[in-house]
Amino acid sequence: MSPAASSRWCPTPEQLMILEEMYRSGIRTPNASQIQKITTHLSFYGKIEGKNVFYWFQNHKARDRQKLRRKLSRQLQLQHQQQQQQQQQQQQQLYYYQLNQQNHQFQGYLDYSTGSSTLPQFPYDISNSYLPQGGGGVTSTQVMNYTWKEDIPQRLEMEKMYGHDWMMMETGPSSPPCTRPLQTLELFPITATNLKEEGTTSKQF
Amino acid sequence: MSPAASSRWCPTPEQLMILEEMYRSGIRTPNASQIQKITTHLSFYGKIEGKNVFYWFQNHKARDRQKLRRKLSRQLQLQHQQQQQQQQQQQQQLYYYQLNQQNHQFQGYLDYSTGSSTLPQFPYDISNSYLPQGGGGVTSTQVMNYTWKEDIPQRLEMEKMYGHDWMMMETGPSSPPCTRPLQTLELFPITATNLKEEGTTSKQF
DNA sequence: GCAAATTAATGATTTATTCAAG
DNA sequence: CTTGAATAAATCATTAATTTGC
Repeated sequence: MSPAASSRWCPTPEQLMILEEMYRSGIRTPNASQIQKITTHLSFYGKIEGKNVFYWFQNHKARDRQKLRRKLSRQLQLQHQQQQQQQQQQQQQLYYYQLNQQNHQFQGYLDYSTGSSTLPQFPYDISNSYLPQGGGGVTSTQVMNYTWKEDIPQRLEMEKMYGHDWMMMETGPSSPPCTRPLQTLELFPITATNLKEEGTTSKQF
Repeated sequence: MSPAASSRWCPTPEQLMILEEMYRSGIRTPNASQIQKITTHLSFYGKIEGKNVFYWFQNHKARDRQKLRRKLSRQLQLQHQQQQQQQQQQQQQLYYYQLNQQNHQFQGYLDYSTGSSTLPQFPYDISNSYLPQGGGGVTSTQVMNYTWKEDIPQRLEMEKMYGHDWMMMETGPSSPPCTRPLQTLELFPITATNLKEEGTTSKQF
């Protein structure tokens, strides 16, 4: 019995370490050239092929995202529940806001925004059929909707909507508001620098 | 133009992810209280205001519906067409089409493999490194087909999947299938219990 | 202790989306 | 509108951990 060639690649500890270090350093989807280099390098520690490297990054990235998503999900679930409770307690208050908004439109809600009240008034039209200064009571239902009805929705629909692919990027620790870094880090001189978890899209389940 | 304050909010990846996660978890029209909390939370990842959150949910919900509608529409139309065509004896054509479609995936590999079979997915791009923030002329396809002569990866059978030309780096080393060489490991006392992912800090080949 | 049985991880494939050219 | 490239998500399949009864 020869070693009964295993049907799949089995990374050695060294290989694994290096791959993880690379991942940590920001590499997510290495291109062919990168894969080649990585493979060459890793082959020193044991048998390995390019596809192994490719798959490894694919899987690792995916499962990383998965993990993150689950975490967020749990977090949200908690938050949701808490909010539900709070809302039940705040029902009266919300009702007040609703009334208030009928007259002052979004004011009540606006004031809530991050405290950055510096903003002048922005054109708030709820559901685009609603003029800011109109103030007509016509929209009572909409305001109401917005205010307190229709919360705690169930997860019934199939929603998907990709953001954009800010996923091939390796975000630095503090991603500036509107940039997509997209930097391809160097390969071998791994200058280990931590980086933030990559953002990802969320998709249907 | 330093910060050049963008005239409109531009969500960071993290923000987007969280928002989508919330949406996915069922939130559709958050009320004022919810918006406030969300905004506060998201402001950790970048500048954001309540109205951004509000609009985001509005837009997202709308576009979601839109998309769903379109998809349903298409599907229904297709079904309709298929039914009609079936009834109209144009069966052959359709059948052919469908077969073709299916074969496309299988045969595709074969045919393309006139020296280069396309495996399900591999990055064929061989771009050295991307123009980091090139902005302008976007990577006009630096795809350079990676050619690996290879056979159809038949499930179950083809275990070996020989050299994808990721590199023909057979690397020669005749390392046993799944044993871990473990040669001269400097820092870590890797015992039988192979250390798994996480651990492993400070490495330097 | 130690295997069979069970479960968790993870390598490898396949399927579905998304985006951008044509 | 269609199509192809790229790749994320879902899934399959095998290996490693672990549990369990002896």
